[in-house]
Amino acid sequence: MHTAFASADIARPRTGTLSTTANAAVSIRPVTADARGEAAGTPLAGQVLTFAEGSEIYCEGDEVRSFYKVVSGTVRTCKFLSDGRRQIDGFHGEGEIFGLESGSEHRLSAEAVSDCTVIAYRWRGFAALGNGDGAAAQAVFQLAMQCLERAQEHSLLLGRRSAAQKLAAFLINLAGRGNGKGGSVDLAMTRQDIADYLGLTIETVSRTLSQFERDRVIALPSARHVVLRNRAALEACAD
Amino acid sequence: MHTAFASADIARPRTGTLSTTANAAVSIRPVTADARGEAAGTPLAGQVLTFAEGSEIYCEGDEVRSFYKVVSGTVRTCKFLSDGRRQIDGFHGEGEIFGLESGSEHRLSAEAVSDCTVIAYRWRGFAALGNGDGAAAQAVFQLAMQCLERAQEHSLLLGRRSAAQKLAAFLINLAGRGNGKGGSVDLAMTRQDIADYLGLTIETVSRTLSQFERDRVIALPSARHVVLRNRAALEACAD
DNA sequence: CGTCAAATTGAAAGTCGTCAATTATCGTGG
DNA sequence: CCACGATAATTGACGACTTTCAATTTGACG
Repeated sequence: MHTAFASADIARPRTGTLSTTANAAVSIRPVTADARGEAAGTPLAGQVLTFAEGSEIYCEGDEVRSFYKVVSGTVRTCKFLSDGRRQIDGFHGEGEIFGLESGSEHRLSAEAVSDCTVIAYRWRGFAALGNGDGAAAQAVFQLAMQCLERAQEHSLLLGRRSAAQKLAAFLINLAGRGNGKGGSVDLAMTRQDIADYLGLTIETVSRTLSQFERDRVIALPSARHVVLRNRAALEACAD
Repeated sequence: MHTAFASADIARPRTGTLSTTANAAVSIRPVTADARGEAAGTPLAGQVLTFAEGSEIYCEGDEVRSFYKVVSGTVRTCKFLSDGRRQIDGFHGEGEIFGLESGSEHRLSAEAVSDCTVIAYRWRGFAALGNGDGAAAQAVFQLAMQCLERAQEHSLLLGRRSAAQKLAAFLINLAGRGNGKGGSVDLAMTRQDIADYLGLTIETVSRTLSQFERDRVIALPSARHVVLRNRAALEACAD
């Protein structure tokens, strides 16, 4: 039906370089510096962890012990298919949360796209929040709904869009997330990551970016650095 | 980049045949008959509404007043693109909820795929749940997480799968949702709906189903009635 | 029985995936 | 400091799958 390709050669790094830096039972506000006005600082105990590029934060099927907030770096959450391919569910940058589940097992894996620092918030399900704590409950609900919105946006992106539209939307999205200071975007992830996120192949990603460059819509001073040269055109393309 | 097609001719029925049947401030348990062990009956006031096939339940951008649970029939939630195409986010059958939002505006539209009955639960945001009501908060959280799971599954489906895989997964999913009593599935939706859900065209949907029939994987006694003749093969195809 | 929308089928075109080769980039070691 | 090797990225050629355009068939309803 389709041949195995792509991530077949992407060894899943089960060797997580995990270093417990601190057991900071602090209000998280001072740490996160709030990238985009998330829910108000959730008064939950957090533990700061660092992960090396490519290492695994948790694995699909692992017991849920925490959910996480990115302090620095980028995390990907993804699922591996039986044929070795993978679908990246999302990239999570500074201030964003991932790994929030209602069940007892993680349904996705999480890996460090770059060296990164995260805060793990102890999480034993919504019920264990402490019954009196309405503020925390509300904050967690907001986080969950944020995840839902992003998942729905992602579906939209994957469903009815050409490669060019997907890439354009992807770049604009990154640029809009603080990654785009001054009209340029630093890609923390590889072409393979982008392809697995957008449901494309690395070749198509590469070709499409090259085409954008020929069309003077972007510039690629290096593979991981994109300059948005004509943002209006990108937005028109992304629709 | 791509031509407008598909739903260009799908008039958006803004004429909702809305009949307020009752203002039942009841625990919902007796009504829902719980299709699949949802969250325990949420003790929220619900209002029973009925909608005619094709009518609009709410529209993208509408103020959020409620979220909904399907009593009977099927609802689709979808988004309309600027070129007239649409992406269907999901189909919602008996016992399933839709329209739960954290913001003040609906981000998707909801329409009746078939004549249907729903319960509308007053919803003014999580904060308005009534601070003491931990049980309701938890139930709503569970519902939100259910929506998240389905959205992620949908992304997976749209991302890296062929038309045949998408259709197979779609049929199996329907069959697994109680629609599949006795190895057959009744499709409440048109081919266009299916196409807009799976990110395909009606022609591809039709061709793929025909191919399944030629392969004796399914039978199509009528366009809207699918008999799963070889479920194992379907599952193998869906992966 | 006629009309209209939905669904199916065919043929041609286009996009994207696949396979393969080349180039660029970066870290390591001489 | 440069050479080397490995991984990432780019590019080309070809083919497959899906879309597009068009015509036909089926089915529902008055």
